Amino acid sequence: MMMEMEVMRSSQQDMEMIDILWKQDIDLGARREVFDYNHRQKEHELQRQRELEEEKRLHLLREQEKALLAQLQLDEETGEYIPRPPTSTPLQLAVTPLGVTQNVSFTEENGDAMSLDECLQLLAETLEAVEETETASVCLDTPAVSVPISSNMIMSPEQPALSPATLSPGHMPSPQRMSPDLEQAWMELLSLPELQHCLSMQMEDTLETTTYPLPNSPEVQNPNYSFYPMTTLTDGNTNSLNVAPAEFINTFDGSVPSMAPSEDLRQMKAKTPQLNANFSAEPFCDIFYPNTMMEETGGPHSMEESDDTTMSDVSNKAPYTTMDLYSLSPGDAFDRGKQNLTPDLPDSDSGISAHPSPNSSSPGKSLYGSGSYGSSDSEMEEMDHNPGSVESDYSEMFSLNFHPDDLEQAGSISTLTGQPHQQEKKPKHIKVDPAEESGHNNAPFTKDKQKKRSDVRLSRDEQRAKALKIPFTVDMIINLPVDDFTEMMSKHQLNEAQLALVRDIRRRGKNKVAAQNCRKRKMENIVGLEGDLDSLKEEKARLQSEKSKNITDLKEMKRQLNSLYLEVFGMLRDEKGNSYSPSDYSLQQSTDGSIFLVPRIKKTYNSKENHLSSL
DNA sequence: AGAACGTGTCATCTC
DNA sequence: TCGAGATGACACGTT
Repeated sequence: MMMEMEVMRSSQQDMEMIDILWKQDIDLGARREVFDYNHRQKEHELQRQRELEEEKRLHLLREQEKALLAQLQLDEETGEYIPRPPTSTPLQLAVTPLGVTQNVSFTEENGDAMSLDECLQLLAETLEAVEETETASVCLDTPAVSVPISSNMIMSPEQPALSPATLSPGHMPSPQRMSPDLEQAWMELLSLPELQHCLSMQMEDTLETTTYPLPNSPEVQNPNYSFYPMTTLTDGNTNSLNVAPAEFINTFDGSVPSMAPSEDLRQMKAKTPQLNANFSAEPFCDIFYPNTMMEETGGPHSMEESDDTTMSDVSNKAPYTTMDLYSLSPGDAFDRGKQNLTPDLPDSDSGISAHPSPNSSSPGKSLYGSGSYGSSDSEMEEMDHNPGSVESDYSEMFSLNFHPDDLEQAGSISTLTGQPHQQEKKPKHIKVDPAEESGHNNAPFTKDKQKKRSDVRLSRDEQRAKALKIPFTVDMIINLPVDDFTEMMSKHQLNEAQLALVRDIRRRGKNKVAAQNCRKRKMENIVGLEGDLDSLKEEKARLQSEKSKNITDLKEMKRQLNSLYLEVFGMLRDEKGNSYSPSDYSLQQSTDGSIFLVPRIKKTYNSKENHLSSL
């Protein structure tokens, strides 16, 4: 308990500290993206933590599964698994799975008011109370404590169903069933969002994990059997462990009057298999949290937001809505409450509140919220105008890249925007990320570097354009074809500065794309040249090896020629039958193929001629 | 702290 | 002549 409180307090302090620091940085002109990296790291850690917890939970579920199977024994006659004679009270069995997963949930959420043990104790007391009353009111033939609860929930055909009154939303432990203190404790317990959250998760968990198919059920061969809880819920042989989820269903059924199609429950209990789908965990999430579950079940992101933002004093409130999140934007970060009080102030941050048009409700806010969280120092220095007014006005014009007003003003633009191919012409230069346009499901800080840089540039040009009150979006200025662009320009009377800025924006935008293409080409050229280099190196190696081979062959041929020469030379004899000395004579071949014996020692040309002719 | 890298921008050239 | 594209050079932020 103390640990949990401590953790929660420190977590809250962290949040406050982060908030304060952020505000200070905003005062200094720092963009929200400054925190991007840390935020991503934090997100990553949270993600890892969630994965670990999920792993742990799955492990526990497997343990429970094993434990449950251990409690089933095989009926040798029918081949079915039937529950072993109870070795522990059903109450303990019912509570155990809750305890396991709830423990995880509580450590995750820093449950505040009541500890897990207290909650479990309270549940146990409640279950006992319910047990006592129901064993008295419901006629059951099974003795022992284990049956009454489970029989109510599991509904074997021959067993009478509970009366509608018992199953109705009023089934919550009533004063006549429990002491006022206990009821008070129940109300306190149920008012805890952490417990509600845990119980909603527990509902899903227990529905999945404590309902095991029996061998005679068709799902027994299905490895995914655990996803079909109703199959076993309606099975008369279900182990008493199934009490837990069902009992919670009944117990909490009454806590939220508007929910829970009690008819569904009755039908469930009446064993209508087609209602299995209705008994998925999701409806129960809706049931227990009609206001908040839609967001909480929206995905990890929304969960994370709620975890991060609704920790302490706002724990009973719904998680931040989209508007709440945008109220964190710098424009009103200085005074969040102010926006709520004066939502229509023109100077209040952005067209978010000042222009409650459908278009300004989501995508524009997204873009603005992510792309223009304040400005960097350099950007602010560039601005000649009051940053505050610029920012607020800016959102009016550029939070939505294609504002209807703009479209109406520029008649051609409405037709242009209706031509998607023009946007597809340059897909690489889409300024507004589709995710952003769709309302920015992701946190604004989880953008990659390229995205951030693009936003910086975009923001700078947008702010410039805003400062000069240019009635087009930067996107349009850059991406429109020349004809459409000129047509658009011709329909507005822009002064010289505006025209220059528009031209600059267009030039920069075009040039940015050109630079990207240029670098891409350059890289491709480099890669191609590297390939050429490799092939040339291979060619060089091949030629070198061929050369060396040729040299070897040439040497061999020379050697053979030399031996042949010596052989021929050795066969030559003069008139006296003496051999010629190789040092004095050599054999030479003329062009016509005739062979001459040429004296090596240089003599007179005539004597040489005579000698040769004598051959 | 500084190198390496990526990206945006400007100046200039070419088409 | 103007506009768009290509590209070298530089600045700046990030890793």
